[in-house]
Amino acid sequence: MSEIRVSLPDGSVKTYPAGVTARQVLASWREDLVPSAVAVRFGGNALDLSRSLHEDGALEVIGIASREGLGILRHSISHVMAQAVQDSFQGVQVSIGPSIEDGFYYDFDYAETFTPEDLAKVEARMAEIVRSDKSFERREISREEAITLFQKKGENYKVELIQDLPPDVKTVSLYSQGDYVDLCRGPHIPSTGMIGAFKLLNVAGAYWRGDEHNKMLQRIYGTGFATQEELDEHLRVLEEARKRDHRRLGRELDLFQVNEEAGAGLAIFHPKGMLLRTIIEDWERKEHLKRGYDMVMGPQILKADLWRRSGHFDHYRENMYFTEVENQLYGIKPMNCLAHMLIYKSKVRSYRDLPLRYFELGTVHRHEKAGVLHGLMRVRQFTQDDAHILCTPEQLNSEIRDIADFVAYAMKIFGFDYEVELSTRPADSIGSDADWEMATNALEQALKDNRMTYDVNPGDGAFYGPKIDFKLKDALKRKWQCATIQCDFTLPDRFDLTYVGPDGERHRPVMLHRVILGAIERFMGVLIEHYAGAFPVWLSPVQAVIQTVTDKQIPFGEEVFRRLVEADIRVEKDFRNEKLGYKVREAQSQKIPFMLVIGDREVEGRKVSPRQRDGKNLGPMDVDAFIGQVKDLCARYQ
RNA sequence: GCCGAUGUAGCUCAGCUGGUAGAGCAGGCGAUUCGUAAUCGCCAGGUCAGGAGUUCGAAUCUCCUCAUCGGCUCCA
Repeated sequence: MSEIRVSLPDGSVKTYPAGVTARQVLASWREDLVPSAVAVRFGGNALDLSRSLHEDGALEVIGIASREGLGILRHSISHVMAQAVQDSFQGVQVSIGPSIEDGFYYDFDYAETFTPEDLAKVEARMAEIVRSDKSFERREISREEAITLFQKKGENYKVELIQDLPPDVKTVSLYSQGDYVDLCRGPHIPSTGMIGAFKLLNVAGAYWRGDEHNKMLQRIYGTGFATQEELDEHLRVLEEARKRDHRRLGRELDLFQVNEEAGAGLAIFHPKGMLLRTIIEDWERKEHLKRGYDMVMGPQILKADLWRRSGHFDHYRENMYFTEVENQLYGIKPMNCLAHMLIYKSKVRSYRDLPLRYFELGTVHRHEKAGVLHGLMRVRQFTQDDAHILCTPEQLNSEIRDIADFVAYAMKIFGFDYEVELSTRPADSIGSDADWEMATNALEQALKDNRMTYDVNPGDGAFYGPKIDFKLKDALKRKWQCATIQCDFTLPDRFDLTYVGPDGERHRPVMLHRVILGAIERFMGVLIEHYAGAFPVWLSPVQAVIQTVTDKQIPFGEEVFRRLVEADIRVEKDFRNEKLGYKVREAQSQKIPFMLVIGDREVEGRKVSPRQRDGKNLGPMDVDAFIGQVKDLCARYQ
């Protein structure tokens, strides 16, 4: 009988008879790890504990607490859910059911609609399956057998999946728990009893294979954990996210509204929201001027011919609004680049003029599909902190690097982490292969020169060029697309932009489109959720509120108010005839950074006693001392 | 755009199988002058998203439109 050599995580190497199961190996090494092991990694592949090993290799344990182990657990729960759904309802076809970031889903084809009550029923059946502790059994059968099997079961989606496998795949694996069988690559947890806690969350539509031309299936989302405590914690985070929802805070803090009567996807900024926005925009203008950008502004509508010339008419028309003026078709701008092209073309440019950096807080309109609109995050009118940089090919690298630095600085100022992605040529695009390659290389090289880590997103570029996307991460670890740098060799060509080089000849400049915060609306939405409405002092629409204890202190309150206003502090007064506790509570729920309580003691000493948003009382101090503190807190941002 | 759910006072929500709309908070008025997360009383407030239909009668049933929510597809 042949033997195999297995190296274990502690570095030791042991010999086993060929065909030994992963569980046996694990048990012989660390018996105590077996109960919490969901699978192993052997020779680079994740395998079930029940799998037999036939060759030498290194074995790692995949514990239920690890990220990978949790994914396997959730994938197994999705199988249990599929079984429960088929046990509970007649005529349901299954399709696919993977684990995802925070849980799992399974897509079903079913004539009826699943209701929340149905989910409760499914959960109950799932609990039974978990209690019965059925083991997951794996077996391999030929592709033909599998097709016959699933055809017999009426599982047309599974049949399609198998038929679409590459021709060299001869066998497929099946997993069963009890009498339920599913096509699956695996691995799975040893048995259903290992499922500690799960919950089905919601039902949603999803196209078969993610293609909008295909049938819409019903997707049931759920999540699961090794323990109930972890599930509870996860549900608590979901609740926290709900409380931070910018749509809710936008109303509670009186920042903005989206009004049905005005139109879907159109944000209306209230005074405090507009103040916040203005603070952000002022910061932008200052930072751009500092970095050698010129502020410009283009019109809201431009003739359709210009959009034809730029390629937008052919590639972006369904997202654009048009209007007719005196028999002329005009396109409402969905991007800001066109006017910037015309500014460049307004005179002959020398290589000495380059780079030219045109910056515009440009308001654009895009006809987004009704179903994608979402508070401030996805709207139909928004303002980008947009710039177009025209430079020589030689300057491209340093321009991209400067922008990446600018983004890094902005993210630090606003308190975000971020990830970087490089997106390459999409199917529907314009321009030559050579240009695309050059542009993609330029972006990639700059990322490397700046020593930034990044992922590649194939086919995700804009129609006119590749791009670098910066995905910002908020306090709840959710990612948002904000900054982007897009390389464009096409538009300068289409508009015949030139500059005179040192050789006296005309040359074609290259262009970068870029945004730093992206859309101001979305960025504000992200900011609101990131800070849960409790903005840092420099961003707070109201930085301090003055609260009198009784009417007696109003005259001094007015004096303090005047002094703060003169010192450019954004201050409100609350001199209402209410108890102090009431005023404090209200200011607290408005998340105002400082409350200045004024009672007899303060009037007497001509002082203020600031109470911070976190409840900490700073004790009595002179008004100037308080002004100084606020100024210090804002200093690095102004 | 697609699938599903939802739409009642400024906000959060009650309103059973069709029988003339209710609470808390917010708002107004009055009382209270009070020290760090809710003082008390009174008052006002709704074409039940909009439209059409069924019915003696519709917030409630049906259809259409709009909007919102959860996803999918798309995206700053």
